[in-house]
Amino acid sequence: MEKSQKKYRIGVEVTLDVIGGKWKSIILYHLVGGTKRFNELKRLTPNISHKMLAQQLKELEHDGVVLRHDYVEVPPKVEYELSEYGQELIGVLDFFCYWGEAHLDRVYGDKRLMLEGEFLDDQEAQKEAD
Amino acid sequence: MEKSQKKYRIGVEVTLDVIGGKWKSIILYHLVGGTKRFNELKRLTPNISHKMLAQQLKELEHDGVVLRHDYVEVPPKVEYELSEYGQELIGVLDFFCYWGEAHLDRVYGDKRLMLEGEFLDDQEAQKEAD
DNA sequence: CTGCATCCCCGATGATACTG
DNA sequence: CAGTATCATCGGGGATGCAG
Repeated sequence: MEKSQKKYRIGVEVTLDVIGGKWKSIILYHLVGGTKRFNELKRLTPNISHKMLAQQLKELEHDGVVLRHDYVEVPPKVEYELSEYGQELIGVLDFFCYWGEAHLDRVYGDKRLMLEGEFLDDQEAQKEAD
Repeated sequence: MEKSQKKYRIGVEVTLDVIGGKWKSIILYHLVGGTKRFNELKRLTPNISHKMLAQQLKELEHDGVVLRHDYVEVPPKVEYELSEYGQELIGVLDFFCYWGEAHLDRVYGDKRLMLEGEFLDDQEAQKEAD
């Protein structure tokens, strides 16, 4: 089924297709902070594969929420930013961030958020524990 | 990895775990309209399997955004509703609905939303087209 | 540096059947 | 009516390699 042919029953479904999934909201959230290059986004989003980042950005661009600027030069330089239209989502992304932190507080009593360095180490630790 | 042990880097990830995925936001959206019984939700969410609905509701309950009321009787009667805490999400769900419809307008020029009857038929038509 | 194709695996999901 | 368990499948997504 072509995505352009896909039908929906309620708007909620549509929005989920655009900003849902494992990575899109995280990518968009980083773009709220301003224009970013491909590898910059990759660094900001630990554990995302090169393939997935490229794929998700392509979909976000296709959906018009992200703009892609290709400085045609060697080595390649490409920048991504929120489109004017995509900026309508900033409010939601901020709310997600705020609500998510509050949720951890309510459920676990701590924020359970990690610094960059901790996180990478933690990934290893969790593999050990398997 | 136990979910209770999972670590996050930004609140956005947390919120996605709670209301993201293929079904949760849709289920929550229906609950905005008021308390619903299990089969009622199943009817409101075409194509969801019995198993998935049960599973997603269980997770939503565990995360504290949905309350489960079991009228201990035969035949069983169980109702679900948004918790006070879950009601903080109503604003976002409404925005999703609004933004999603607007998105279809902007991208395709029509709403591409279907009535209940149409939708079921359409599912068949799309299978044919494969 | 960025993008695309290929291979492959695992986990999410659906179908089905059974219980209270 | 609501919930659980089992099994089979399908596709998302990771790893890798190559191209511009």
